[in-house]
Amino acid sequence: MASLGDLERAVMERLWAAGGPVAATTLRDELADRAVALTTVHTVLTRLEQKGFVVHDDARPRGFSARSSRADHAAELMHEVLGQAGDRQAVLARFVGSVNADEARLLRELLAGGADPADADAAAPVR
Amino acid sequence: MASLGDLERAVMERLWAAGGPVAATTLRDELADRAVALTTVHTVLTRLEQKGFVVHDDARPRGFSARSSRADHAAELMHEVLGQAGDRQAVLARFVGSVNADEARLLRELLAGGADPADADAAAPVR
DNA sequence: GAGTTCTTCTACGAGACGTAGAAGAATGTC
DNA sequence: GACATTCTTCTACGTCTCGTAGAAGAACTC
Repeated sequence: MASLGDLERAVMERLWAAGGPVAATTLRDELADRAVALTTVHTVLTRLEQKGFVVHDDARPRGFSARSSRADHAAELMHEVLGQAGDRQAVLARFVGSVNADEARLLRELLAGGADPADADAAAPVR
Repeated sequence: MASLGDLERAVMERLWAAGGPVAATTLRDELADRAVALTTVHTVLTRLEQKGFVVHDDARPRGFSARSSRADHAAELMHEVLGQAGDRQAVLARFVGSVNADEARLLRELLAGGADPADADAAAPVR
């Protein structure tokens, strides 16, 4: 479902990098390498908003911000893939079968600690 | 990157379900609900082949088959998402933080057993 | 209130994807 | 071997998404 275009992704990247609301002009400046017009940025922001990835406040130079963090977004995407994939267990097996050693260790730690699903949020602190 | 259209996905689904090579006519019949022409199926298969998801043999009614299993494909996608996501650890934390209890248990088992990365390939053989 | 800045509306071109006809190639059949 | 049937390839078109942005209207600044 939620696949982003190049520019859309670039914009999301900036929004994720900036913790808070960002003005369209700022985004345009940060995307100087692509030399996009301000209206282009607005169009993209509007589309991202329609897709549910972005929200904006009512301040006068509108402040646009990402709806969820980059990590949350990625984790959500991973769950989506997992969900669409029929045999979830088989997918998980393949998945952990090909993570690197460091990540395997991290996963073990994460799973060892708060194994209770209720701890899910607590187990995923942003750093 | 690898996002599939509706029909493309439907075709892949059949190819994954059938273990081995499938003829285009068979696929068309299996997709009877969509009432697609045989040439449409061929076009889609050709595109899927260009994308690297499908291969065909040289038998006369060509046999088309998925390049990797459904589970492998999904696991690959998950890795792709993880890779594009900046802070891999944060993503993994979010991810395991929101799997259900059964899956958490499964993951623990998988990680406890052959945690050696050297086993990764053995654990995820393609085909 | 006049100029500047921001926002919204509208539009267009490229590429992906669903769709399939037409024509050529291979196979089967008598 | 000639004809009918089936399969494959080539080509094309409509729609939707996405990058792109002009024009016009709204708001803000002095």
